[in-house]
Amino acid sequence: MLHPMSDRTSPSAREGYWQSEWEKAGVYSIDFSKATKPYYSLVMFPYPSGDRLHIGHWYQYGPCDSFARFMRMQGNDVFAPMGFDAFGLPAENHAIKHGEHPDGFTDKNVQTMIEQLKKIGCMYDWDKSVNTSKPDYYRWTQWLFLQMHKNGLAYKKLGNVNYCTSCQTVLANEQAQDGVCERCGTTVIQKPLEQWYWKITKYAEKLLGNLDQLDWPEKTKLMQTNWIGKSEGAEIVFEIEGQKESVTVFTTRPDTLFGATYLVLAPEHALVQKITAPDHAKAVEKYIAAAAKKTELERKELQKTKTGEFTGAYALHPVTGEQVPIWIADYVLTNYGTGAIMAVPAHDERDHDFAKAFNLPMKEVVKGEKSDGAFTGEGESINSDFLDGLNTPAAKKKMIEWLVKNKKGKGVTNFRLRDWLVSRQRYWGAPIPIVYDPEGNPHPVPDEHLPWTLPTDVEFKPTGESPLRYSKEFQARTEKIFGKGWRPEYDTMDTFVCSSFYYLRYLNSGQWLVGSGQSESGMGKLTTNHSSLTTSLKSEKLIDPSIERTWMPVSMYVGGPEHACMHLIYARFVMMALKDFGFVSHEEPFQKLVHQGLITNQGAKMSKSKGNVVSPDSFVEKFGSDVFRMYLMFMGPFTEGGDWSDAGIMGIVRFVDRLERCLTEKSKGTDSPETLKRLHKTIRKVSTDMNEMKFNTVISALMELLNHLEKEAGFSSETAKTVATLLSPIAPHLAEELWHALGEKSFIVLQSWPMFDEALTKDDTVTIVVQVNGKLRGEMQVPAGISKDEVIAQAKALENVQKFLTGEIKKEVYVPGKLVSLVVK
RNA sequence: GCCACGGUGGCGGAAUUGGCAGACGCGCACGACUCAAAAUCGUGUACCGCAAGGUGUGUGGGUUCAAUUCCCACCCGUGGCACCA
Repeated sequence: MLHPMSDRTSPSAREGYWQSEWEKAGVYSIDFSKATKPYYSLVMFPYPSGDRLHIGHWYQYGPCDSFARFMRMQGNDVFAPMGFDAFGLPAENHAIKHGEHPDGFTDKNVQTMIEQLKKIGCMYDWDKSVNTSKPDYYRWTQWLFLQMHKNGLAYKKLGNVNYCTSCQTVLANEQAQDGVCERCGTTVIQKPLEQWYWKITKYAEKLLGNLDQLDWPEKTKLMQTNWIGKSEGAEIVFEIEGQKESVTVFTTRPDTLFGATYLVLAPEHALVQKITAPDHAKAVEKYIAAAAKKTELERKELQKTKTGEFTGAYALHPVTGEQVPIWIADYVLTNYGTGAIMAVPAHDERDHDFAKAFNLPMKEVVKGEKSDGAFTGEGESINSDFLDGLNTPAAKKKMIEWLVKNKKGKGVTNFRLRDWLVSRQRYWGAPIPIVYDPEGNPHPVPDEHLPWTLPTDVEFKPTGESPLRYSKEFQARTEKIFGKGWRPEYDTMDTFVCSSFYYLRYLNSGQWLVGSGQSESGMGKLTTNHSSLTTSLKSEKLIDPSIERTWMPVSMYVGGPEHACMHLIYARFVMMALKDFGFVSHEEPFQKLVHQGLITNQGAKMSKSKGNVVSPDSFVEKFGSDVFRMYLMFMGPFTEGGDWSDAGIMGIVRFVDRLERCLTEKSKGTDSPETLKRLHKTIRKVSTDMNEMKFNTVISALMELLNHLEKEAGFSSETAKTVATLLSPIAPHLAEELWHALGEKSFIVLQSWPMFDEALTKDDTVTIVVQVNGKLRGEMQVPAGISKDEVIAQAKALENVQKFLTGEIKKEVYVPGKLVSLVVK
């Protein structure tokens, strides 16, 4: 009941009151083992930046919470956690600038963020939070690395990597799209470095194949499909004339082999040096040097004009034995297929352009129409010896059979997906649990030494090397455990590794924080001492298998679409790997995925650097979090976002005031039949729309009901309570207030969702509109079960309809309950 | 260039097995209350027309008794991909 001393005059004071009441009663804590209908509602966890929460946070968390509350009221055991993706560059950049250690800085930010998050009033179970920068979390990040290593999925390789000169670190392919750093926009350069990779390519087929079973936006699935980039074709071996070497090319069109008039190797291809004729060496070298100097971006900008150089060498056509000149050109990529192609200028646009530029011969081998350029479609094979007359699929098949039989090639599948580069030359991340013996061979750090803690005696200067290289403690620790001359791996892991499995760590009993000197209120009072960990922590598992079986996969996952080819693909890969290692029972982590829309400011993305970020604080202070949340939901469809404007917020303020007045003042009467009908129709509408996350129409349906109730003399308190219950997911504090004002003593947030009575939603009369020749001419009320003949007779009798029935009636259409359409000559 | 999605009043948006276009809200106008203003309440509000009526969901065609909804062509916007052989 009401606390007499509590100040509930302002919306924020009132909301604070209910938040503390809910917390005291522990209404949001969940016991994993007791749940009978588990529903895992997850929202992508934030980076704790230290700034105030922005509209984007509210837009994401508010509606998700409303949905979770709805699922809970429908009888599900809903688990809705919140945590922090706390490793990453901003904290380290802050350290570089201000000398403040990232750990303390991050803790402070997490603390303020929790306070702000609590003001939204979400049903987060704070006892089960995670913070990826804490040793009791990142020991699992490291454990995962060791599992990958043990199972042959982690390997070290020297290679050209994407390197950002501003962030002074390497980037994964996914983070270096368009040739610029995903984080800072600096042009990415290629740099040869020894780095750790995870073999995500091993799961390419499964990552692709499983997409069918997922309830994800089609667009996102398509983006992943393209990113994985499966293509089926053949590898074909070309002998090189006068040499022992041969070149293997990859093609998706083995059926066009007879049209191959030259070969092209990537400038970086290993064979180039060996095969180049002496009189071409100088030009070839010059071309290679020029190509190496081009950045990704330049290569893409110049893609219209083809460049290349003849090596002076010739290959032999595998079937005809004819001479085929070998060129190099940067339109052939070194890291796709075999880094070499057979050029079929008559049937490939790029080869066509190249052949035209360098005056190379073309040979048509597929019948098809194309006046200018190449015919790239499928068709009947011609000029192709044993393939003549076959259609493309049959010709491909026959050619592959021929290649296999003659040992000149085979059918292969290629993927665009690259292995995941997980090394980062940064401090603020999980240290890679690897040590090197005096000979430089890598060895995994045994499990019992996890967490392999991040040393604190470091300087924060961007040097292009990990700051861990200069930690005396780190070196001493390694030598103490492993022996003289051993050294630790200095790199840390990509933060996407941390977020690839966090949904599993939330599902721990809640006991895991106890005993590590950490707090009862979740992340609130976490220790900043990285080496203080009790041994009790070391015996537990990543996740309890029975909890994983019942609670995974995540039922509803909400986050931005920008993660389509990063987090959302890494997490899937990690889950698949963990299943193969035997730690989890499911292959896919997220059964259903929804992307919230983006809130812009005057059409532009809000960002700190542009200085156009709108803060929710003043609105929340003035009108309360419920009003702000509802306003965001009322703006339009959740998945579409929209441009920010505060112009309409008074509409929600008025709605809330009117509703409160109406329910408290008029609920001492009885329900009219019309009220009952509208109430039950509203329950139905709100239920379906909540289920589809159509929050904007949920609110308008409640507004319509209110408009009706205000016109009535009175209604029952039962009806008032039902309305409050319908409101509860989208305005939990206000609904709680109303519930208690209506005399209830329990919590509305724990109530069941109202059922509607189908019989009560039926209308006994319906409005029928009458059209003559497709134009609206009249309307009438008729009993619901009326027959076709009767309706049409009545329709014809309408005065305004008669006026237009000037000729012979050619057609009469009746759509039951909707309209009559008459056609006259 | 390719792929996907979208284009509805002054504004945000509703409506899809084809069946009253513009729900709900903002804004605006007028009215009530007030000395006055704000707040609140009431009425109206797609466009043209005094009206009857006509027009109208990016543009142009088509199918249909009936099209925002289906088909064809195009224009514009947003997102993604972009030498992947």
